[in-house]
Amino acid sequence: MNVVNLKRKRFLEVSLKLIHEKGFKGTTMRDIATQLNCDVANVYNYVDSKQALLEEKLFEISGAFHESINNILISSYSPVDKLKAIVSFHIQLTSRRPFEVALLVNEWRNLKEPILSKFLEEKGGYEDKVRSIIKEGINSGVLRDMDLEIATFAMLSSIRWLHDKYTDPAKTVNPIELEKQISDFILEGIRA
Amino acid sequence: MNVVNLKRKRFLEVSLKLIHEKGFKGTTMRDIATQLNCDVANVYNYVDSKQALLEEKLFEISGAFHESINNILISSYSPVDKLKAIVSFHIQLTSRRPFEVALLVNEWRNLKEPILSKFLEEKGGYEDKVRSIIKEGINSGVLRDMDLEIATFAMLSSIRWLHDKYTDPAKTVNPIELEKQISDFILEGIRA
DNA sequence: GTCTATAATTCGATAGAC
DNA sequence: GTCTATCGAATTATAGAC
Repeated sequence: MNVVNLKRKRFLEVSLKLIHEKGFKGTTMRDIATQLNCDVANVYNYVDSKQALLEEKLFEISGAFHESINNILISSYSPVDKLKAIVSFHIQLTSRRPFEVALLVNEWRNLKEPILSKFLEEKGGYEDKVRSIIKEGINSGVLRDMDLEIATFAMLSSIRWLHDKYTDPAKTVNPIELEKQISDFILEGIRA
Repeated sequence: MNVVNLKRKRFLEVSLKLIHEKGFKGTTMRDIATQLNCDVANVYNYVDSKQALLEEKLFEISGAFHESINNILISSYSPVDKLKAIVSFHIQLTSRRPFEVALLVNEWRNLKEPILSKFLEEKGGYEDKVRSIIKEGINSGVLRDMDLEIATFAMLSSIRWLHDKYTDPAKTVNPIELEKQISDFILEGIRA
């Protein structure tokens, strides 16, 4: 990797960390420049605009989630194993790219039309895919006959906040152990 | 209620709805004025500053959560019934004041020091109380012997996003049914 | 790539007349 | 309470010299 890309990589790291701390609107190009020890104008060497930065990183990490769930959907896994696999790659992506996942969860509201609509459509599509797996499980009897909508909602909520465990170095958890604990929570609950 | 308070009530409704849609930083005093069909200057009849609005509503709804969980803590309920009661009042507060709950979940990052630290301390205290109930349940054997930290985290995640179901009129769910579904999810999971 | 300087806009908040 | 007018500060982004 050449010097230019190393500098851009550092720019992205600093930007994502600042956005996580102060929010997208609360992070100024000056904040980023200060962290990079350079002037505001230099930031535009790495990105066309603040909005372009948001769109680039957000759809990049979003694409990684979609790619993973698509591979699971076309697999021959059982519904339960599909759900386990979803938990697994959520934790993997989140542990490896916590600040990008945090961006995806926290900052999509800052997208502007028509890109916002495009994102919401993709987001809905992702939820539809999870719903279809749970529906399959309920229909075949391996999952309880609970409200499909709430089951999907609860399942996704249980894994949507994992980035909190990885954006803070003090909280870091072993991904393998976390995967087992979260899968057990979703499948078996907490009652003994 | 006199005319002044009716107008302030409408101001608060409009403000909270706009903040939910566009975020705190993304909502301008001019946006609020436009929705109220008045000028920017009039907005300051109802609140001293934008920051004061955030602090007032955020600590108000936060206080409601703390009051509820404190009542549960000192009750003679079993650990499982305490957790059920937590789910219950989360859903009640969320269904009755969805935009205030959304503010609490989404916008606390916009608080400024030293108030931010005060909030984070209270937030940590709330999580500690939930953790203590789960610990009691694990120790007495009524809950599975899972990682205490992850159990607390997963439990809270499962109820933290309920406001999504009530800020959108199209999604509204029967609170009583939702309460049973969420409690079952947390206690028993989704496996048949 | 880096800097200085600045354009163009937007925002929170206030003053003061009615 | 409502309005007009405006201040002062902050922000994104660009122009142009080095």
